[in-house]
Amino acid sequence: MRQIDDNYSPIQLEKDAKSFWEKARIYEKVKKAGEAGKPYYFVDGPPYTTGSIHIGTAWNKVLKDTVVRYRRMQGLNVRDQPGYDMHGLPIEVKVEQNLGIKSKKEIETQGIDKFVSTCRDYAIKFKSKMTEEFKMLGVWLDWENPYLTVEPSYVASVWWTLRQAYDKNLLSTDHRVLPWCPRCETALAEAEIEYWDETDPSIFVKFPVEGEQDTYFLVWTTTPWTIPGNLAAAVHPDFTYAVVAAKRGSSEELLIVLQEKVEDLRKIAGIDEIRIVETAKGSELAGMKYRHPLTDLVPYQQQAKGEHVHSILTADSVTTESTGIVHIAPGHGPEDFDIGKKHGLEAFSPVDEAGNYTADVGERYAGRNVREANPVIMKDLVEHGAMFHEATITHRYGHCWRCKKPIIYRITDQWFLKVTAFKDQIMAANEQVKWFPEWAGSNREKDWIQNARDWCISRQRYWGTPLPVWKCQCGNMRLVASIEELKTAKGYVEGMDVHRPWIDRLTFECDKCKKTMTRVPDVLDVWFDAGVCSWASLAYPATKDEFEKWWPTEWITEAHDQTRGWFYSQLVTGVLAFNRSPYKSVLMHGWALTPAGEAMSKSEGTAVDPVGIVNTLGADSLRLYLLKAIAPWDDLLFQQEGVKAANRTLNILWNVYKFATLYMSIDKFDPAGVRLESIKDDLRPDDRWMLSRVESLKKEVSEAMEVYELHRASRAIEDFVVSDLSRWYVKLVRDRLWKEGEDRDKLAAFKVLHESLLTSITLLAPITPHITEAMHANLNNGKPESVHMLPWPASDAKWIDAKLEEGMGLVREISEMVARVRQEANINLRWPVKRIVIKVQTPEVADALVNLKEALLSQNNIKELQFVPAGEEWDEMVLSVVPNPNAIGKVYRQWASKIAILLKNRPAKAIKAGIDKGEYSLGIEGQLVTIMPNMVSFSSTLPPDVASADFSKGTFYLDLEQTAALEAEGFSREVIRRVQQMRKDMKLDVEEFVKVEIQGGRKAEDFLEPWKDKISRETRARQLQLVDSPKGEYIVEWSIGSEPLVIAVTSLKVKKSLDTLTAVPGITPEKASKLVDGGYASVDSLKAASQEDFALVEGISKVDAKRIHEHFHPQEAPAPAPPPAPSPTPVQQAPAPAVQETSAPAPAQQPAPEPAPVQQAPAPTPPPAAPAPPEPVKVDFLAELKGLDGIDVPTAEKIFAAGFTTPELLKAAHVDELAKAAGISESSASKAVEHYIYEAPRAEGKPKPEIKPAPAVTELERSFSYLVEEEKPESSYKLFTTALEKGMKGYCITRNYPAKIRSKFDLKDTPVIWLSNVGRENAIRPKDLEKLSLALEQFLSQQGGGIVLLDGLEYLITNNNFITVLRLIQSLRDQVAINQSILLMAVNRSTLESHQLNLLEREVDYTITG
RNA sequence: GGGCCCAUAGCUUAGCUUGGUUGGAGCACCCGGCUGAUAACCGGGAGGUCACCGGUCCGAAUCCGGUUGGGCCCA
Repeated sequence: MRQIDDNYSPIQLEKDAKSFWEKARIYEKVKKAGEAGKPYYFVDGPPYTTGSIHIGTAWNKVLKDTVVRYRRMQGLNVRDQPGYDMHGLPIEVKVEQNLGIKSKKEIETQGIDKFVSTCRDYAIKFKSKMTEEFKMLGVWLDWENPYLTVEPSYVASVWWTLRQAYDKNLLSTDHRVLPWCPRCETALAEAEIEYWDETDPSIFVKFPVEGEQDTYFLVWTTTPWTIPGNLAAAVHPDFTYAVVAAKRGSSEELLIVLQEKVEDLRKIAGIDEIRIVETAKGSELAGMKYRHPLTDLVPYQQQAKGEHVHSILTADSVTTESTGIVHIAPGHGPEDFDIGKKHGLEAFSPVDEAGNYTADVGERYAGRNVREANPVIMKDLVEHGAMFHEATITHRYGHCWRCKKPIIYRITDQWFLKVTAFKDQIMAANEQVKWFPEWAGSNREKDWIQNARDWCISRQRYWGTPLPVWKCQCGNMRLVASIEELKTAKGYVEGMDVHRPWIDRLTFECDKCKKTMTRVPDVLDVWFDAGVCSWASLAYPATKDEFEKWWPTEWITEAHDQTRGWFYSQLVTGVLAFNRSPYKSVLMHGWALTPAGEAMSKSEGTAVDPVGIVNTLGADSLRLYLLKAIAPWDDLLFQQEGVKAANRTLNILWNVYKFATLYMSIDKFDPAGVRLESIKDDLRPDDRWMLSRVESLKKEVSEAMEVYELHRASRAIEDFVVSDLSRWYVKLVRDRLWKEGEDRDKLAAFKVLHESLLTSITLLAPITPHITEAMHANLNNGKPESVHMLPWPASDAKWIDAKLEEGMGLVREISEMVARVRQEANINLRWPVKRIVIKVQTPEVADALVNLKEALLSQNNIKELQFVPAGEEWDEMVLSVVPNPNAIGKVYRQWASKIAILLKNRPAKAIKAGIDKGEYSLGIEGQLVTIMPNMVSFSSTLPPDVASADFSKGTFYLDLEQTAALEAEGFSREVIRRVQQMRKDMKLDVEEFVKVEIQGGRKAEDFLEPWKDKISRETRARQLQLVDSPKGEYIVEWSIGSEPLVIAVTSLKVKKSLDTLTAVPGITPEKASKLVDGGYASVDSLKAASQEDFALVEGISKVDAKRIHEHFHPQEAPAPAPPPAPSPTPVQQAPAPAVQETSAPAPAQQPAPEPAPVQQAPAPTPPPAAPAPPEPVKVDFLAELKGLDGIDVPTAEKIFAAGFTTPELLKAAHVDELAKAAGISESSASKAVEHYIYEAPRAEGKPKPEIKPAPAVTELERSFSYLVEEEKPESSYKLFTTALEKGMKGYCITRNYPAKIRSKFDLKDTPVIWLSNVGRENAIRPKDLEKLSLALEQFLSQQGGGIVLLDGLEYLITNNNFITVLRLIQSLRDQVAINQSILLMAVNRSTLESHQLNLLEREVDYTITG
């Protein structure tokens, strides 16, 4: 197992994982391995190929991918073909936009072939683009073989299905009123209509009652353009209508309306006086006649004949809305059509495809667009005295879901699937489907099916599956059901495109009259295409084997809008063709909405680009977030913050892994070589607890996955990793792993740790496929080749121990409270505490805790554990007697006060013992007095130095008394910590040995003496001395409490030698250490020594010695060349002090950065701008502040109250000033300012600089600033050293240990400033930006300028805040420009927010990507 | 207007099936701590009218009815 040094950097990791999959053909292998399993048919709901993917699409595919991967791990043979819906209006509309085409006519004049070809190209282009994007998400579907709805085999399956309908007499042509898009000039299915608010006229029209004077039916409509088509009016038979006399000014008229609306009428129309003359039931009005108000303008209205023309009809569908009298235009509404049909009214529909009136309507309106004719008709109504009242209304109105234009209803001939004829079968089929969640099927889908109407499947368009129908003049019809059949057509050319317009040219000879049959030009609704995908993708019926093997689909998942879409179209076509649902189970998922809960919209800029997220935080983080954030069936309010949180979780997992591999690799732990069974007896309770958790987790996750509750599954894993593994188990085992030498106890910990990690990554593999792959490769030594080849783990109940889990829960609960008590008492965890006494509620609690005693004590640094049995009090509680003077006084009068004093001085315990028996006797002045229970009471208090707290199953007492021994131990731990800190500052390898010298006061020496061994062991100090003046490579003055302490640490540099030695077979780390101690501390000395020399070292056998020698002197190898001269790196070599106290340059004429382009030219007199009232603006800004991300309401109010009342003021604010003035934290202040700098980019500011690829810049130009974006600062150092070689003076600021950097990049005498909190000469504290900027200023102002490399921006940002650092960079950049110098800044993209990166990029002249 | 779903801290959410001590987390905020997993992590604090109204019940975030608001689907 390899030791992992890298931090979790998802971008690189995921790139590597993907290239591994590709190179090793992992996907193919995993699939192949599954072939033996039971078939599991998954089918992908095909997305339209109309653009890039959005978060919703990403979520959809991640759900699919996760489940598919899970099923594979279960050993199923999963068919995972993705699909694309490439036909249809969605694409036609896009292509029309691209080509600038506005109407069908233009398409036809430019050529259908050209249009269709463009559609195809467009669809293919986006198919490829979307595929790439899905791959970036780590989605494993069979991308090489997607099903495409445009392919001939697919088209043939569609035709075959249609043929089934035809043969079953479920396909018909009909003359009906349908939703119609006047822009696209086609009929629309119900599923293709979107509703949203539209403002329309709302008019009340007077229909004069035949044979009466000034009497009218009052009819209400929002579509004036349908009035010319009016043929009747309808009332509800049961409603009560009123004839009212309405007086406006001097005129009075009689109106017939719904009685309950009379009052409303008065209000809306400004009627002066209104009274009800009489009332009547709707049914009584039936049969009354009226005169059409526009008879003279619409000739048809004069000719219209029929019993019910222009008469009052009754209909139950009439509502109490408005006047309760509905105008009926049978040609303009489906319900009107039905009513008209019932009453023998003609469906007069004088509107053409483009939504213009035809000549039938009469000269007045012919040729006008119907919606645009509204005002004309309204005017005519007014002029005809027929307009009672006009207003506008905002109501939900249908729109074409592709071009977004309002729909109209008109009558046309269309092809229908007679869904209503087999609705019962569809309902029955739906009942066989298992829906997740259950109500999606039993309520939603069911409801939709119940309301379903016949499905109009024909479209008058171009890019779609052609309707395979040929017709003859004689009425004969032919429905082609396969490509084979099509081949018999006249004009068929082998391999021809079966789309329009080519297919239009094919003809058949009529088998009845021998004339030529020609194709009906319509294409099919795309929903029909998608509906048949489960067999069309199997090329059924052209080939049958595949179908028999797979069909029907086991599981599908799509969003809830597919209730009317794909869920439905599949059900209908499935029942049509096979009389069953094509899918067995469905997961209905939600929609991704904006954080405000609105639908994401690209045009409004509220859509989130998943690719951008993948590129900054990684696909795994996005996937984990999408799955864990919410139950799949709820809507997701997408928050980028959530993705970051997921990223943090993965980082924790990675850190546990890093931690584990560190020790496992040192000890060469081989997980495969240790079976759990074989170390069973070495397991501590801690380990058994962890194993129990592992098995419980497997169970929990499997159960959740099985019912597609992916949120529960992922949350359970996350909780396990973060809470159980990272926060607890790792803490428990840390000391065991740190121990040197072989040890079964350590082995047990390794095994359990490994098992926990392994389980985590196995369960996570379907969710986060990349990070788990990377970890698997190392943890399992690449066996099997990929984590995705592992079987799904079964839970082994024998390891589950609920009691133990409960007990550990208590330990953790108590530990938390101990931490709290320590905090209150100001005793940190390094200082041991004498004992804890736990009073338990039940004996079981004590049993549970005593088993976990070690964990409890070690985790809390407590020396001893004691219990107080259930039901008893702790006997060390200090009991005190409280005399009751009243009761005593009554009996003993003058002695009362004396008795009280005596009682207080006696041992309270003895008194209590007596009282408990009934009484207590006391001698006073030779008399014996008896104290009765009513004379005293007792109280118990905590002994000194004891704190207590209650936990859920009892109370504990923490004895905080310090003794010299405890203090010494605490002190030693403080020293250990400091040495460790120094080792880390020096970037020493964990295995490296050191020499430590310490100087402290008398007390320190006394304290440390007994702990020397422990300190040496913990810090890997081969020598540890208490001296007067410590010397060494790295010296730091510390103080512990009030004790000053100087520590010097020197690296012994034997790591290399150790590594070399342990590479020799048979040489354990222990033996290697012995050799090093025996003088072989360098590789050179190893090479120089003989076999015999080695054998002299204690603990080294002759065999070992031989092996070592052979290792360095392979027999057949020629004498090794003399080793290159060892380069003794002068480590402590202090660079020239960065800050010189002399010759500071005169700061007097510092040129102002970026001279402000203020024009003082004689400007034309400004237009007299009306001064805006300031108040509302301010208030708006406060509201805006409150709405900012990361700013809570009180903070916003504080900022505002502090006087930052405009965006400009805030933008210009200094973060620290703002923080101080407003009394808020710096990070809040930074966020506020950041927002405004970012949100309001200076209009006059520089455009975003050019981004150059890495190797292109070899020559840096003076006076320029560069930002180098790379994961590790390598290119930047390369650029830096190149400049140095050319003789430039350099100045390097880094977060890394300077000596390391200096030798790694061979920086010679270039000053290296260390960003560190260690107080050293050439170090600058990361918070001390002033010192940093001063140092840089001095360097830059030197003669000739130079090059500055700033490596550690992220560190500066985390220690200060972004805006402050940005301002520093701005000033640096300006100075660089003035002083002919160069500024290089290295930054790791993934550590910054994208807008922060933008801001940085904006400040520099060039951005280089490394 | 109808069907379905949703409403819990500033934000995202758990708990609701089966009513029961003090409604849990995460983020953000404030204070503190830890330090060989560490640009990580931990503890504490503050923050809740469980949308609203009514009902059932000894007891309601939870069950029932209604209202309001949001999402999806329809009319």
